Amino acid sequence: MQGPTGTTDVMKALTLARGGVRDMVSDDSDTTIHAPPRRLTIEHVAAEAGVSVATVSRALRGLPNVTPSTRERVRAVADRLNYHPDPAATRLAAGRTGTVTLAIPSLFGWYFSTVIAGAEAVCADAGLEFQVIAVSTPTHRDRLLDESRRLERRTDALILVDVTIEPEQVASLERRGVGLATIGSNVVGHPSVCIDDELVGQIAAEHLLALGHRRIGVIGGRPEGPMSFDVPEARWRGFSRELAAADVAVDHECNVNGNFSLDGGYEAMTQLLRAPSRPTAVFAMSDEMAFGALMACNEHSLRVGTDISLIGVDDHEFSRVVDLTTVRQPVADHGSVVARLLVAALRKSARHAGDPGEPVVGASDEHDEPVRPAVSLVERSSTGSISCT
Amino acid sequence: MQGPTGTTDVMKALTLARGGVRDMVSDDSDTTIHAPPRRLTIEHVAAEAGVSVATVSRALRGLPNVTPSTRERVRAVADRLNYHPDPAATRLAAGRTGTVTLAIPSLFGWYFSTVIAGAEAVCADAGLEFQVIAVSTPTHRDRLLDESRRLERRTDALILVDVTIEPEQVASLERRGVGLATIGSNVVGHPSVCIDDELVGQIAAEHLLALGHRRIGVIGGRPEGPMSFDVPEARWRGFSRELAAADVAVDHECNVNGNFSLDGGYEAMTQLLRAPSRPTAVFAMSDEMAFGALMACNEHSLRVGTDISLIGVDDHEFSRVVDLTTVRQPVADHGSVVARLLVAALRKSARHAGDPGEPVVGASDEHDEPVRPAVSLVERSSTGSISCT
DNA sequence: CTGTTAGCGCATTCAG
DNA sequence: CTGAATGCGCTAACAG
Repeated sequence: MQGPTGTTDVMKALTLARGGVRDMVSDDSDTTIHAPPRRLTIEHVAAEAGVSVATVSRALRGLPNVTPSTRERVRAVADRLNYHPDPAATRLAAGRTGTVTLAIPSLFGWYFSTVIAGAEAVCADAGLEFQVIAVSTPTHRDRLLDESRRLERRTDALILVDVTIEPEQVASLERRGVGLATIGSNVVGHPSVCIDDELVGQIAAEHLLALGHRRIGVIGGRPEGPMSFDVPEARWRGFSRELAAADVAVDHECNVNGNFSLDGGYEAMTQLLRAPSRPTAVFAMSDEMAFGALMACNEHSLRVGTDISLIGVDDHEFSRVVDLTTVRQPVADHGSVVARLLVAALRKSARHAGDPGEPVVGASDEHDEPVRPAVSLVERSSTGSISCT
Repeated sequence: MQGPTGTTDVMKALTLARGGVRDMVSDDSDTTIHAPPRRLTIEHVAAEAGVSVATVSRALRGLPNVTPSTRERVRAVADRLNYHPDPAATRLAAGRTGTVTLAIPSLFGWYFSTVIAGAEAVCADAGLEFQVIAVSTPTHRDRLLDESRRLERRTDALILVDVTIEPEQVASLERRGVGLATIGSNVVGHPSVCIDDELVGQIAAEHLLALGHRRIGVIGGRPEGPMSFDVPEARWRGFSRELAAADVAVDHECNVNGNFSLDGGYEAMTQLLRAPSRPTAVFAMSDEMAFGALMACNEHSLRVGTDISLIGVDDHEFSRVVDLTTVRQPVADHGSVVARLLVAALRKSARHAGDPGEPVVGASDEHDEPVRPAVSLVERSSTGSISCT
């Protein structure tokens, strides 16, 4: 069986003999007469360590079947040579990509970038490459998910941030062994983090009711893109239920769409202020919209906290600058928490790899319930008792 | 030469014969008796189209040596089968990774996330995968850059955002054919975009001087991490030069470190307000620091724009919320502009690939001068004529 | 213009 | 515990 590979091996041997491995240790090997091999491969390490490539591979990855002394020697050589396995080759041979992909409606904005930052940090720590991809339209999302066959070769796992996913798409990912984790929605059997959005609405309502407000406007609305728009819905449910319980009239009319953006908030607030019976308080479903609302109030020379009360959601880093009362959620944790869960799941499935029958990364019983970070009221000066104007 | 590969080919043939390609078109092929081939490869497409794999490869990549009719047929088959080449295999065989990596001091904050968003969009459009990596310490940076050998296998190009790089590191990247582009600093021969920071300082000074201010504080300072700290330095140069030209005293004492963060700005402003001769105006080198300064002013019950003037840099999306005067820079463009330049450079070098002698992606004469987006003064209410208190 | 074939660098059976 | 051989899926010469 020396067939065609014979010539190859000879060439490799020559290459190794010619320049020697030493030349590759430093970056500036231009002084050598013979051009050194451009790429440092596992073979060089093997040659230098006097073992086979298989042993190097095993030693470097910490597999069990290696004598401690051998392992040490190989490690030392690899270190000295500054050898790092080519990820592309590893992917091709092993099937794993060592990459986590995060899909998110947008890369803009405090909420999203905070989530991204949290996830990136965890992945970097775990030695995983981290890719981001903006899925701003449902079409984008479907292109991403429906071609899960393509996804499978690109990434080991997918983190969905405020991106909805259909059951069939989940099944497809599972079948292909692509890990899945979500933020902002819950997929049974997979790690997910999402706050209790009804509670968010309820807390806001309680606070405003306690201050004596009865005529309350809401800035919510469905954001653009494939964002899970049950979020605003859930917040509205919690909010309106609480109002109803206090016998306060609630009509959908007072709920205007702010698109979860600064400008949207501004527009929405402007609209609310034009209404015949102007509200004495406004619940904005995100701080960013609240900031827009703030601008509108300023324009109308309304003193926020006195003439009108305003409460947001998030506890945006900027909220304390403008002294905005808000329902806080620990956004910074969202990304890191899912990422951690995901990494753990990946590690586990990596151990079971080879187990016949079950998909490598599938649904797990441990993730029946999503992680629910606590939300809490942060009182600042943008809300106050109802004035008797 | 039918050596060992003989058996392989036979197996492949069997695999193809057994399940047939049709089974792979839909995701739910569980109904088939024989398990279909798990992965759809170029061979299936070739078989189905009745051509060789080489032809498929050429056809799909738009290489010239293919008859239009053949190309169409192959394309159709690939489409129908929903075939996508395995990126790992492509990387291994072709050497290119189809990936762009962006290194940035932090993923947090408006400036950084805006830059990231801009770059991602362009890369996604160009069909390139987009990786982000936070390099928060100089050590991180060196680990990233000094192992350029490792980088080479991971990415086709690197975008450095406010990350400094040594000439040797640049040379190393060039030698390895890794593309390079920078934001916030200029590397001769590579695409880069950076504003005229001296001009920024000058504009701020001019504005405050025109309003009659003579006792001016500055919030700048060196940010943490490997961020190119010539930015604050350049702004200070432009600023102090302008003051000097107007015969206004400038001492380094009035330049306090705000770390380019909200809290840093707050601390810095607090310090400035404690000074024996309190400044009548303050130049914060970023809007975020200005926001922190704003908080400090509020705490001291100072009316910004009347009792004290405040000017920032960036035109952060929230600047209009708090009506902050600022020196605007088109941050949203930064990321997209470099990315576009980089993509163009990559395309060009891809065409020249194979040219012996020169590195695939090296320095280019076209990029001698960095792109310098225009900066401009945005007057709002946070600055005003000096009051006679 | 098209097909054949040899690797890309590593993981992984299978024999020792 | 270690080594030799095979193939992951594709690209890139090189033949035809």
